Amino acid sequence: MARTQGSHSDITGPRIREAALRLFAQHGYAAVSMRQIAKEVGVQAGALYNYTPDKQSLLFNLMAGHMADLQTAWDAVPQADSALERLRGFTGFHIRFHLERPDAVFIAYMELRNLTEKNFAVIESLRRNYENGVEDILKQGMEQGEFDIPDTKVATLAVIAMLNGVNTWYRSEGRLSLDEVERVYWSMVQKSVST
Amino acid sequence: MARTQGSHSDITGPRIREAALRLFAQHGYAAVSMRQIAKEVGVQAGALYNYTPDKQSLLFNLMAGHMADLQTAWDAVPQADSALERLRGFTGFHIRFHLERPDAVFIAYMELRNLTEKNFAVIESLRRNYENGVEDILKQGMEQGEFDIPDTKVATLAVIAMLNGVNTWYRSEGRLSLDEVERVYWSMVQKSVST
DNA sequence: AGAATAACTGAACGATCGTTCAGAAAAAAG
DNA sequence: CTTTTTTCTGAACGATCGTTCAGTTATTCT
Repeated sequence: MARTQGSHSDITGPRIREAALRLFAQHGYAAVSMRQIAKEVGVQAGALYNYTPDKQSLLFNLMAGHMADLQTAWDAVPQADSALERLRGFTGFHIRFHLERPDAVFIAYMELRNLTEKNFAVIESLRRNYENGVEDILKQGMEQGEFDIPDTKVATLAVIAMLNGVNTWYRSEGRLSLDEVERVYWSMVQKSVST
Repeated sequence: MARTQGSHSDITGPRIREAALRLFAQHGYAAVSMRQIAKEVGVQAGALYNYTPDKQSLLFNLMAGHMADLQTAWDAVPQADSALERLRGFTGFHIRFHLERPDAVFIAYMELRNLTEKNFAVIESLRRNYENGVEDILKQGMEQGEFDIPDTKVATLAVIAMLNGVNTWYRSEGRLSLDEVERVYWSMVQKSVST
């Protein structure tokens, strides 16, 4: 056999990326074989190489795509004037964005060590860029006297780490609604930087 | 050749665990082969099976040992009367304990998905136990009116996630001393639960 | 209609994987 | 010293890995 009925790169391409994303998140990059991904898509392993030059590029593109989506989405959020309101906006955005794509988030944090040196540097740069946006809010809050933060660099990472934690436990069928989760975290974030 | 000069299980055993810990943390469980671990120890792959029934047990014992060490160490910390002081004690303990064993911490968080179902349940139970100790402090603080926390379950996870973040950036040669790191995090933790 | 292209199969490549085991050498016990 | 036990080697097992490629079929183009 060869080309199959209804096959098309516009369909197979995305399906490969979706399958790889899910499998990488579930079992880890190193533990997932190209044959497993192919099986999920309903294709032979060799067919994957019409869509990616190799397994490493598949991982990198998933991670780079996620980081780009994150930055683009955050850039599109209208910014309030006060640092406090901007931080509140960030808290809600970050929680919701991350809860909507748990697999991509998981990969972006867990598979860094499976990137080549060059690819790692690219992803790290994208991450730092995002973090700098948060630190700018904290700096603004310090300048305007709205916040009291001993170290804005550490506080940036602390706030992000705290919010990222939501992905480890939140379940949509769980005790708390998304609005409640957001409210609880905002209460803690807001106080942690308050004067 | 066969048994080598100076070989002894009291020496080889720990060296295998140390090598496995470092390699698992660096490259991930699935990406590390038994032959790599053996090479690090200076032994053939077959020799590892005098010390572990299989690769999975090697991982599990590293994780279970780490969680047991964590609980034991925390249990040994003298507890103050007030919830605020107990929380301060926890913050310092948790930061220092985690910074002293970055590899074990990394593995305990990243390799959960590579555990068998049964082993996973054991590790999760140990983790929950530790988290419950923290939540007890927050509950006590609420009862005594020292804290104002919308949800002690979420707050527990938020505080721990925030503190865990220190492992991703702290370097002993870096800008901040251990005492300064502890002070910065305590400032944020303390305020995040304050009334 | 036929020609060109896009998409995929199926087999194969050498490499590496976790694990087992008979046998050999060093250390400990007698 | 001799015997027993501990520790490790070196080879081998079948399985699976990422990747390549000639050939085949479906789709698109002319």
